[in-house]
Amino acid sequence: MDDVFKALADASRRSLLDRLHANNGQTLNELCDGLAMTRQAVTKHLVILEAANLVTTFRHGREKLHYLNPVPIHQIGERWIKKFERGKLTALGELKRQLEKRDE
Amino acid sequence: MDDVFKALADASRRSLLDRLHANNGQTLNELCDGLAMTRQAVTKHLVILEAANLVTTFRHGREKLHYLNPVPIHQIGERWIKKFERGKLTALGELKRQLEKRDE
DNA sequence: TTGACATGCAACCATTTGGTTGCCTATTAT
DNA sequence: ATAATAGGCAACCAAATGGTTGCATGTCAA
Repeated sequence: MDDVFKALADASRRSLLDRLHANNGQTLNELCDGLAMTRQAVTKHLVILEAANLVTTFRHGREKLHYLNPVPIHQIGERWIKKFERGKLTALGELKRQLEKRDE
Repeated sequence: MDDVFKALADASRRSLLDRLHANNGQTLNELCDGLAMTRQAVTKHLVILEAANLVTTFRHGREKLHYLNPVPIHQIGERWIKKFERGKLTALGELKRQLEKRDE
């Protein structure tokens, strides 16, 4: 889980996921296209995305095709984000009330 | 948005959010309690969480109370995670088919 | 078979990050 | 008034991060 959060922390990596979302199954060079980064930099990002299981690759001859794996993102939504949506927590208006309570 | 992702990338910070989720409105020292970290380290994390608007603070005398703000997390769920859930993308079984298509 | 193309590997670099220690300031309780 | 308590500030440090360049390898096409 930590891997996924770490992988998502970088804007370049999120943009790579976006690109795959728009057009799944691209090669390294296709993914590099138009980016202000070396191919090697992109490779490093993809390695991290693969390690976090956010991207799966298939070798096809001399090409490496990259596919988005939405499962980990979905899991973060389910296991983590939902937790903070439930409960609604303290509405801002209620905070003041809690503050006053501290004086009693 | 990047601030939020960056803030969530660290496990210590996520655990601070967890603690606030379990018990909202804690002071710095309360939050430090039981953690294998200096108070100053915790302060730094809280600064980052505040900057990302994930935590709001209120001064109450010499105490600083920390409150969780679930809005940015909710936004990530809405604006980002949902995007990757929709579309279902390519099921693994379909990938092979795409691979073959490359040969045509 | 030989050159071009797609990718891999490794060393190196600057900056950011997560943490520390030491000291200072403000508020509260005795 | 004074000591204890809650927190803030700043310098410093090691390790991780995001990037580079240079070269090597595997695969395809002419």
